[in-house]
Amino acid sequence: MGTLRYAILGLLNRRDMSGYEMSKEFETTLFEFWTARHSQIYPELKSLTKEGLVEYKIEVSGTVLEKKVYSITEKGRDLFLEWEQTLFPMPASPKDEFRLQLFFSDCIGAKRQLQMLTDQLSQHEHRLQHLKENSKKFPTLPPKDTEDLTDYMVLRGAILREEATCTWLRESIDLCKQTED
Amino acid sequence: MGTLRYAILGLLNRRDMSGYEMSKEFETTLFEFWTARHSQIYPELKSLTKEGLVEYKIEVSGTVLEKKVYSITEKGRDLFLEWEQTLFPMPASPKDEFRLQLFFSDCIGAKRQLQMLTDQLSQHEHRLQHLKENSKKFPTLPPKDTEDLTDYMVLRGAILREEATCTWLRESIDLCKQTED
DNA sequence: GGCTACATGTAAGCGGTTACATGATTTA
DNA sequence: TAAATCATGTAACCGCTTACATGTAGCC
Repeated sequence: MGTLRYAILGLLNRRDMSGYEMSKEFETTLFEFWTARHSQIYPELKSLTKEGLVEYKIEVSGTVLEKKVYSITEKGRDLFLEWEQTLFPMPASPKDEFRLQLFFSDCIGAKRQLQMLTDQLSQHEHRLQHLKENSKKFPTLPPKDTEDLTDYMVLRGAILREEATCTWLRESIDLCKQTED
Repeated sequence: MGTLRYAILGLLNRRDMSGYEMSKEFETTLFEFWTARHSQIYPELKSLTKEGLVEYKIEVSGTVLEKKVYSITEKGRDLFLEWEQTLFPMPASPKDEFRLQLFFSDCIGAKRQLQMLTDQLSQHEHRLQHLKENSKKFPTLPPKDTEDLTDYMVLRGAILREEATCTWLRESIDLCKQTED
């Protein structure tokens, strides 16, 4: 697939930045749908440079410390825009250790099942609360064709996903509590 | 993590089976939350055998063809039940190439955005329809502490997830259609 | 006889994580 | 002056996919 390169090109298409700044972006802005550590970013930047898709100039902070500030090239932008317009087949369901555990959990009894489910629920509720805090940054609907709008859309996606998970967990809790017939 | 071994132990805790049968289970029953190819399963079974967590006896179909029918050992069951009762931290959001693409899509214009969104929507709607077909196998709520109930719970999880995705995509489509102000 | 399903394995390579490694700059 | 942050890299390893490799059994 090689998606990481497009994530990097996408960031550089918005603004020039260093590898270090990119790693911060992956930890914060992109966290909901893509992540990458610096140990993956630096080698990728190296190969993108080699292919002429990005270039960099060195900036010196202080007296010695060198920073490589990357920018996207014409060729890089072309490749990025091509990817940006391709239609993808929907991905396979993500692996989920908790669902796997739940699937086999008939052998441990309803009481234990409830413990696991309530634990997961509280974690997802906290996550949802956090996402809703973030959405306060958008008091009004961002206008069409802006970065703000796409930011808002992916945030809404994360919120709806967490809400669905919480709904599912509560429903499952009720199912485990049902009285025998 | 090493989750694959627990998926295999979980299957063998339900019933004895061959590696080939397991790969079919991963393709069908477990598909919504875990998958594994035979190229991963056979080596794992080898190492589980070495560790004494599973064992096998050879069955002959026809005249020559040998089939290894695996069963879980006492030691394997102990390890499985321990895993089955551990509380997991909620997983990081799964990587999602489409959301990444959407996040950067302000540069391609609302028309193209709409094409991508409607394409994804139709795919997820089909998937949802398929899952709802499957749920017809449960005309009545399965009773507590049964395999049927856990089967039902993970199926409900898949359905609620797809419904949330469809809701999100429709909402995003509306956002892209908004008139300028 | 030919096709599909049954059945078991190995090897190369990719994407990703964790850990190793080094050093400068800023802030408390 | 000590700690946190900035800044860039490499190496070992793991989980997984794709492809290679081989052969049998059942069915039309």
